Formats: sequence, C-alpha cells, structure tokens
Amino acid sequence: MARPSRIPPQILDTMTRGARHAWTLEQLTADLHEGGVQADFSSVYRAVERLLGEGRLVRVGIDDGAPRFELAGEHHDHLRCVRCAALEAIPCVVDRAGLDAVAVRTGYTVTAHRVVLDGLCPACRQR
Amino acid sequence: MARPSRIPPQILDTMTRGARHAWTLEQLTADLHEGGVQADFSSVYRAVERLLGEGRLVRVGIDDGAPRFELAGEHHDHLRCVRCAALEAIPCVVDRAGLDAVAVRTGYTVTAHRVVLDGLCPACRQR
DNA sequence: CTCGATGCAAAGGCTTTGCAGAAAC
DNA sequence: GTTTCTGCAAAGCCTTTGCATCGAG
Repeated sequence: MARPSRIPPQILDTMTRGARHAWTLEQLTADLHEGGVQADFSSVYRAVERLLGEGRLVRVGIDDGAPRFELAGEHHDHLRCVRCAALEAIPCVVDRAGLDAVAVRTGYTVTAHRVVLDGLCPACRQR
Repeated sequence: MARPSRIPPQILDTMTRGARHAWTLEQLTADLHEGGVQADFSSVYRAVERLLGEGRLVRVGIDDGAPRFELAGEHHDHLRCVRCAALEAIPCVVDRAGLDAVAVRTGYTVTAHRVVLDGLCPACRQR
C-alpha cells in the first residue's frame, strides 16, 4: 500500500453519523463537504465502488432518479414520501410465508428483496 | 384530432400479446419492429408517456438499468433472476399487518408499494 | 388547409473512465 | 523510487427535447 485511502473512511464516518438513511453520490459528496472533507465527485464514486466491493456498503434502488447507498447492516425496507422525497428506514414488511409460496410456485431460489413503500409523510399530508 | 395515433394502440396490443411482464423502451421498440410495426424510439418514448398519463400503463422500477413499463391492471410484485435477468410477475408478498403497523408508527399514509425479489431462476440454478 | 403524430437529430444529465499530479511508504 | 489515491476533465450512455415533415380530417 503506497498511499492510505482518505475518502472511504470519511464516507463510512459520514454515514454513521448522518441522519440520512440512503445517500445518492451527490448527497454524499455534499455531506462530506459540509463536514469539512474535500472530495471530488469521482473520488467519492470510486470510494463507494470500493466499499461496495468490500461489503461495507450496499446499493439500494429507490428508483427515484439516482442510485443510493447505505451502510451494510441489518436488512430493512424503505418508506418514501412522494411529495417531499423524505426517506425512512422501516422494518421488513415482506410476508415470509408468501415468499416461500412464491419460491415453491416459481422454482426460483429467492435470495433477497427490495421494498419501497410510497406514501405521504405527516408534514406533507397536512398541506 | 388531425391525425390519429398509430403507435399507442400498437404498444397496448404488443404488451397484451407479449410474454414479457415489463418492458424497457428499448425492448418495446424492438418488439414493435418484430411485429412489423415501424416506430422510432422517440415516438415510442412519447407514446408511452401519453399512455402513462392516461393511466393505461404504469411505470415499474426494477432498478436494473432502465425504467420499465407494463399494462395497468391488478397490482403484482416482481421476481427477478439475478443471473439471466428474467422477470416474473408474482402475487403481492407484502404483509398487510406490517404495512398498517408502519403507517401507525411513522405517521405516513402509505399509498403504494413496490417489491422486487431477487433470486435464481430454475434454469440458472442448475448451471 | 389545419393540427396532431412521427422521425430524425441534437441536446441534456448523470455515470464512468483516462490520465497526470500528489502523497505515503 | 514505487505504488496507489485523488482531482480534473473528457467520454459514454441513455433520456428527453426541438424541429421539420407527414398525413388524416
């Protein structure tokens, strides 16, 4: 190792401290800057790529324009406000029995799932 | 109306007959061509846009590179082979009670959900 | 003749890559 | 001196839009 990575640990740190649940690369770059960390977008891109490969981050597809990333850890699903785009982590809402039934009926081996609930957050509903 | 739409009905027809469950714009354009329908990509793009607005199609985010579209109809979830990218429609596997619990706990009004199961199809598992 | 639909081509936005400079070993 | 990380800038890829043309009413 000729030069220690500066950005990857900063990303993990930012995510650990952050209030957010899933970052786009753009948000992540902005948050690093706010934390006083100088980092080019492409460096963040490559650092995230590396962290994904190491299994420290996971990619979550919220399908709202840009891929998002979050710390690898316990599985959870997501709840998104369709109006303000707020994103919350929620416990898994997939029905185990239903999953097994699907596996049996289709012959697939189901290895993972991604769930996004769409809704209105309390603040947006009042408006 | 100065000129009746040619492409939108052909899209609905292609989707109704097709074996596929969700089309990317590229696949849709290709399927139209195979069916002998001449259609430019941008025309397909705009036709789909129109059909979405009319509620005849829905957009489904499988998050596998390109947005996909399918006929509006009964809600269903999706099962995707991570190896060959095959896509199947499956009955909803979301736990109703869990959904209600989330709504209560977060204060959100949940209006929709999107589920993608990842797995290995029978053919790919054998290899 | 009029007006919307279509095809072509270019613009736009975001992701990904190449390359030279910088920093640690 | 060697190696790898970083920043800058350009290349790519797919989506979206502008515009001239076409064709049914």
